Amino acid sequence: MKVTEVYSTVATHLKTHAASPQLFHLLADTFKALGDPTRVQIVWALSHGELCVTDIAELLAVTPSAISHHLRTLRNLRLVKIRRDHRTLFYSLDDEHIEHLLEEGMEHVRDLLP
Amino acid sequence: MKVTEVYSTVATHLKTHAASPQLFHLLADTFKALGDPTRVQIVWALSHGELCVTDIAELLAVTPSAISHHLRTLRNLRLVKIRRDHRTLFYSLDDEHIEHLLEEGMEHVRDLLP
DNA sequence: TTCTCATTTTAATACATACTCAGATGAGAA
DNA sequence: TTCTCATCTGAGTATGTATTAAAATGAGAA
Repeated sequence: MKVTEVYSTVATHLKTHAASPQLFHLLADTFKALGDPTRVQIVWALSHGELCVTDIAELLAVTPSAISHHLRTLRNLRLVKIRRDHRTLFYSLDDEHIEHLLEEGMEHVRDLLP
Repeated sequence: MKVTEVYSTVATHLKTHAASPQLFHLLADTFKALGDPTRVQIVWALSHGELCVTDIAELLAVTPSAISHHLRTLRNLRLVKIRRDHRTLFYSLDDEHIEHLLEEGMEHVRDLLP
């Protein structure tokens, strides 16, 4: 039997389904979506305002096709949303949590650099 | 030439190296480290306090070897730190940014579930 | 209608990664 | 010293993923 308080606390949370596997899986997918250099730059660019696919592709020097692929995974996780104007689609961040995630991550990373 | 204010703002930030490629790469690696169901559960477990490898393995029903591999990637990105007590190594979160990241991610994910 | 163009999709390839297993450390106990 | 045990490491495998290229939508212009 394990005795530490932390162990039993975590064990209880896991057994009472307060922290379900689906939640962790979805959470991991969300972080994984931000865990790519191109995608995190897309999100960072969109934190300045809405942009269309070709503009993002031009800014990040990546083909529009690749950007479209990345935007789909971001959209599937509700990290970005779309606004249509004539033929072009303008992407923007879906809610304020995304910006906070980016800022918090940036603060952690800045402490790592020389 | 692009004309939107957002486009030129992002372009300027990119050209002035205010947002360097290395920073984005490190940021992506940090999110990628959290972008795995097992690892994000490790971090979540450690948010309740320090734990040793075998306890984490037992709690998450994963082999100690797999946990050790994951802990190394978390350690390489300074997400967790170690305290030694006799023969056992106690892992804990490295700084408060990690907990904030987890909470912010949790809030976003909770809005997605039914 | 046809043409244009922004965006999406599909398939293919190359690369990354999570896990397992077996063995190796390495520190303390006997 | 040897033994035990927590942890780590290295190789192998199987799966996942980012990118590209070419073709396909699809909405508005002509």
